[in-house]
Amino acid sequence: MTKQELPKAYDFKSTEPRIYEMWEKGGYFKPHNDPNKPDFDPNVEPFVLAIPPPNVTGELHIGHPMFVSVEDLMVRYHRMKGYSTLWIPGTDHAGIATQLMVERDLLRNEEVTREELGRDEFVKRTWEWKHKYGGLITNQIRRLGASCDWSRERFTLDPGLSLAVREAFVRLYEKGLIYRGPRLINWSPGLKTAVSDLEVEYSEEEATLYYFKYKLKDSDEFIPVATIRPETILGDTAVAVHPDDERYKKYVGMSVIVPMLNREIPVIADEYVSMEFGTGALKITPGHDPNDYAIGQRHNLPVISVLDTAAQINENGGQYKGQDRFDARKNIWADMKKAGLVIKSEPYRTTIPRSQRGGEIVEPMISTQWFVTIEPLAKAALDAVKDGSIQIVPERFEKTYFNWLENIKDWCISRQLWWGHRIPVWYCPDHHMTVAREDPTECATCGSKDIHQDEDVLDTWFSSGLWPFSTLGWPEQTPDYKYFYPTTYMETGYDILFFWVARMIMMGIKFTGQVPFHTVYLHGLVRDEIGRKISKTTGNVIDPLVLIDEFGTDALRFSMLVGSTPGNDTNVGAKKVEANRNFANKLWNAGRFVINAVASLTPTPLPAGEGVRRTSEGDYTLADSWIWAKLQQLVRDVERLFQNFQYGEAGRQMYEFIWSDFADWYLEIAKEQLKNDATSTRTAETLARILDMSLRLLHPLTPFVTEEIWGYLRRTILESPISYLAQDWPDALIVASWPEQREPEGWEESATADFALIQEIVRSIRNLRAEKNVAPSRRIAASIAAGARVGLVKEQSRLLASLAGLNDAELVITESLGDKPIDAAALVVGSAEIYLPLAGMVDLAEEKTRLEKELKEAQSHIERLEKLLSSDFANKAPAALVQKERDKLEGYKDTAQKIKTQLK
RNA sequence: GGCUUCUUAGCUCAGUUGGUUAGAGCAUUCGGUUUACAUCCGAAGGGUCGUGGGUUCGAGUCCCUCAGAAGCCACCA
Repeated sequence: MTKQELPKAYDFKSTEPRIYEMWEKGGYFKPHNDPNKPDFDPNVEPFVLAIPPPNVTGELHIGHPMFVSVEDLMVRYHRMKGYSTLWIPGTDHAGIATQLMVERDLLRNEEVTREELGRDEFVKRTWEWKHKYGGLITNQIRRLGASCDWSRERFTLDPGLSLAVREAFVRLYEKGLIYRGPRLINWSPGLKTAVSDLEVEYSEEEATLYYFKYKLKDSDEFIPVATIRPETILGDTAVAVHPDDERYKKYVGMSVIVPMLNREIPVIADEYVSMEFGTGALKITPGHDPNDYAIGQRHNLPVISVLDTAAQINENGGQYKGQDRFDARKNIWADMKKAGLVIKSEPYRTTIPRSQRGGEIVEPMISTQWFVTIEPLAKAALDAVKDGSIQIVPERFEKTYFNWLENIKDWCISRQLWWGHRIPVWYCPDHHMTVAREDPTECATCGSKDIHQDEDVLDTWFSSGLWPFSTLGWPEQTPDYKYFYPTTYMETGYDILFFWVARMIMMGIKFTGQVPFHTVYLHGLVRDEIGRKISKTTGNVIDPLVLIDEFGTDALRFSMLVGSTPGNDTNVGAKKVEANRNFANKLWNAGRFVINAVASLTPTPLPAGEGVRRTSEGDYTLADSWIWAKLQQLVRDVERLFQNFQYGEAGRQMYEFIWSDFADWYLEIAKEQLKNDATSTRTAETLARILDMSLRLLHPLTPFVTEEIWGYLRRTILESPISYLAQDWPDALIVASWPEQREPEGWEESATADFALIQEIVRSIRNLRAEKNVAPSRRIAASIAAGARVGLVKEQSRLLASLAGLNDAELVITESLGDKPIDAAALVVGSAEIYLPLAGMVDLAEEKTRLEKELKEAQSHIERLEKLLSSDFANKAPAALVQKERDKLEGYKDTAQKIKTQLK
């Protein structure tokens, strides 16, 4: 290994694909304990994660790096800890999204609609599309470094998963938890399908409120009514007023005439109507409004649908038949105006229901659909979180989850689409239903051979709800299912807590009798650099591939993790990713330095020498002990933070350790120590060990660069005099063992404290040099009176000299100083006095001012601490803490004293 | 209307068993070609932690009030 082989800047472009291929080919993504193999050990604990399956036709967007970063971290961490780790990948057929995409494509390229193609041909074309583009997203997931077991990849329309869907449907049907019937549902006229409540989004918009007259039969009197949708007048079957409303009480039981259609409908009384709002009278359209539907049920009102599936007026709309809903609205209003039925219209702000997918206005309509009776399932799902079987992180989402499940309504699961799992129900001419696990050939009731399958497909989320177990082979009791189920974590965005997570929990409990996972970790959404929601209309779409090309996958992943907390949105922009690219490069170069140091080692004995300390580990310098202590602390902190899902904070601490402690301080010191025969071997060894451990800690966050450096490090060590270090390391970092935390030992604390003093002295000398404009290259003389720490400072004199730019020969270290040097700048660091004889550069007046300022500062601390120590703090706070403050006070008193003498 | 989150340096954000003088990146100022790294190094300036109260020896951190921003859920025509 020579230095020339490693480029100065980390070349992520060529490294990432090569490393990924090495991992995948090496079989590292597979669980090491496979239940399908003869040497399987059922006692090894598995760690299992099912990927939130991306849309099969989708392309990478900024949400993908988010979940991959978090999940791959979880997976790599547990793999390194020795769990038999499985991350199941796969894709979702994404009914509406995919069908729309293919439809658009067909229209653009072949100018045919799906209706023209016919169902079978269209489904065939969609499969072709899937085969052509389905690999795109999974390859992009690979680029993100995801260490999933691709040999277990699944697709929601796979035979196995389709079988699971059918089994689930049939079981629910058999238990009476699935029913079919006409209900008021949300209809998307553009997509021509029903959608569930969750798929409707409400936006506040400017609309018009129309006031008009509902004339009483055979009278000139009228009841004023207001509506936002005049076209629904055609479907009115009553006018409702509050039973106590003095204005309208007298009309209850009488009839009014529907404008334009001249139908006769009753005036009814219902408590639902608010007397204060609008005109106090409400038109009732049970066919096109959920509240009206409920009122209609109470009063046995007929239900009239006036819209067809394209939201055009149907035959119930008289002369308006065939008109689009919005045209009909205008026309009816114009006609009513002519007829003298109009009172007024005014602008009105209200919430409009729109389709989550198409964005068009959704119409409540009566339609025959399939539903899941959700309440019993919801109850069990509620209990699972309440009794702690499932933990949600962050915890606050439990409240949201409870709130949703406690108010849940039956789930409309049928969709009038072609791409998806077709409902496994067959009808004969006598309308008998046959619900079967296998395609029947005859009606189960009457034996008729003339049967046809339900045209509808299931909501995509129905199959997604089975994902954690359908991917493992359920309903078969496969070895995978038995060993890997239930899964360990479910990691996804909080935006699909209801859509997906809640449904997985409900269905998991229902079908497997177990919770599908023990922990739900919800990440936040990715926003742009200044915190705006990412959207095409805002034009702030971030293409992750562009960021990866420019800064590398590791940089992007690190950006997703650091600076964010569970459940909170994260801002990501090029600036942040660039900064983290710099970090990867920093790590790379620190790695180069260490590798080079190890490669340059020649076998030498380890003589004791100046600056060498004795510890239980052998002969190490203060700096060696210090960086080792820092690393031990980092290992403990990272472990604690990972256990608490605080990945961002863990990453930040690693960054700080690598950059500030390891690179800025230890590497600079190592340069000196490597020159010294007495310390060179131990230094190289320490460098190697610290780097190794750092790479292990960092690997779950930035897998590529750490794997690359580690490979070089390992090979270099094995060829060096310190080859014993890497003797039991595996072939690849991805399967290296996770650093074990050790109990803190006494030497750690003393090394940390001692080194902190050296750092402070160095910093204050550097500071003064900068202030006095002393050329960085100029080595200056110094006298240090170190008081009680004289032993330490003397021991570290060479270190001090090299770090602070002092001239070794002119560095005098004593316990105390008899005479204050003349013409010298003075510094006080704790109990140490430092004099820098900067002839000609020292302005006495300036010096005085500076020292006075420092004295004042020290005195304010003394004042603060004395106050603190004379308060209840001394009695009530932990003794160790009080002692710490006392020591500090003594330190400041000492400092103040020293400054005072200098000022004389 | 119900629930939730956020408000910390010029900007974007960390700061989770309450405990030194509250941190980072970017930006700014000064100085540096110290052969790991200019994707860098050294130094500096910059914060009454939204407001008001409470608990506590001690609060950015826990509780309450108010103000502003955002989100989710449910919505009166």
